[in-house]
Amino acid sequence: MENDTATELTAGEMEGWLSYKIRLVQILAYRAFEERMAAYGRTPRYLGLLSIIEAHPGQPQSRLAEAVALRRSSLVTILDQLHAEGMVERRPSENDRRTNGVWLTRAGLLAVQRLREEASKHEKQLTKGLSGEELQIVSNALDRLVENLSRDE
Amino acid sequence: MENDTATELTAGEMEGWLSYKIRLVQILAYRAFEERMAAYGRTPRYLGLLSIIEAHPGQPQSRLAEAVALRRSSLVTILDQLHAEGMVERRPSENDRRTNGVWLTRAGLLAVQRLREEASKHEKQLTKGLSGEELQIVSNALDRLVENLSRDE
DNA sequence: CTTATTTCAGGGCCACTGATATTA
DNA sequence: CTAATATCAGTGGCCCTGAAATAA
Repeated sequence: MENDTATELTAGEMEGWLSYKIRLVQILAYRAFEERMAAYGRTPRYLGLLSIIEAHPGQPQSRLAEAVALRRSSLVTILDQLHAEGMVERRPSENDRRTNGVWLTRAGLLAVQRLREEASKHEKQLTKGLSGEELQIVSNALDRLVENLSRDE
Repeated sequence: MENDTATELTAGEMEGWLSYKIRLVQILAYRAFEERMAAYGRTPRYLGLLSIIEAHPGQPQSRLAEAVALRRSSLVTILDQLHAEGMVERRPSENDRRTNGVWLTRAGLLAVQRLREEASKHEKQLTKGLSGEELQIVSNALDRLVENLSRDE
């Protein structure tokens, strides 16, 4: 407490927690990423989704929704946007006429490659100054955290 | 690609990136936290803010907004909510009649302590299985990431 | 007069729920 | 008839911008 004038306001013991730091990094990283991507419109937000479509073309919307942990209904709007920007195509499936397969257009493919390139620079900037060994430990630890969060309900 | 039936849909090389993993952990951790906190209403979201107020009572809204990286105008609504829930008080400052000092009520103090207790369990579950040494390395690395994100514009 | 603090009105984005049409 | 897929209308949360009122 003391005299807080011109002091940074801190949150006490919590600041040492991993959950706190991870959230902080995520917020800062997201902002830096958005800034770097400002020229690319609203697409960068969906780099993850676009990469999934690139790696698994023709999947139905329901599976894509599952892959990005969104409701099917939420994905509709997103795909509408990506379609309006010419990134993505829906083609009705032949075997099951309820479903649309989703594909990247040529423009979508180029976009996702360019985005990933830029994101890779972001990644390099982010991890600057960490040794390969440190990176490995952090990476494994993060995997462990994901496990901890997934397994016990 | 191959036959994707019953396969998990993945995002390719990006999945090895720290930026990707951190985002994933953050999303999962936030959900787990929300679930754990379901009984506590909408307050847990503001545990960080409440902790800051606890550690630095009587600060004006503008400094609190800065501390949580929000616009002053955004903090108004949040404090309105916290006030409606009886967690927080605004008292006009004596030296500067434009500003409100913000303080925890007795209920707010109890709430933030209870919340932090619960969040601490969340932290323990999250970091389960990591050695003290690993924790230290990860913690330092995350600090480094924050630096990398803050320093170069 | 200029600057700082808070408040308020309005808007945008995002994902949700729940209902509907279509097809399996 | 029941279940699954995609869509649509409506809602709520969250934060923003820009303007107003008050005070330094």
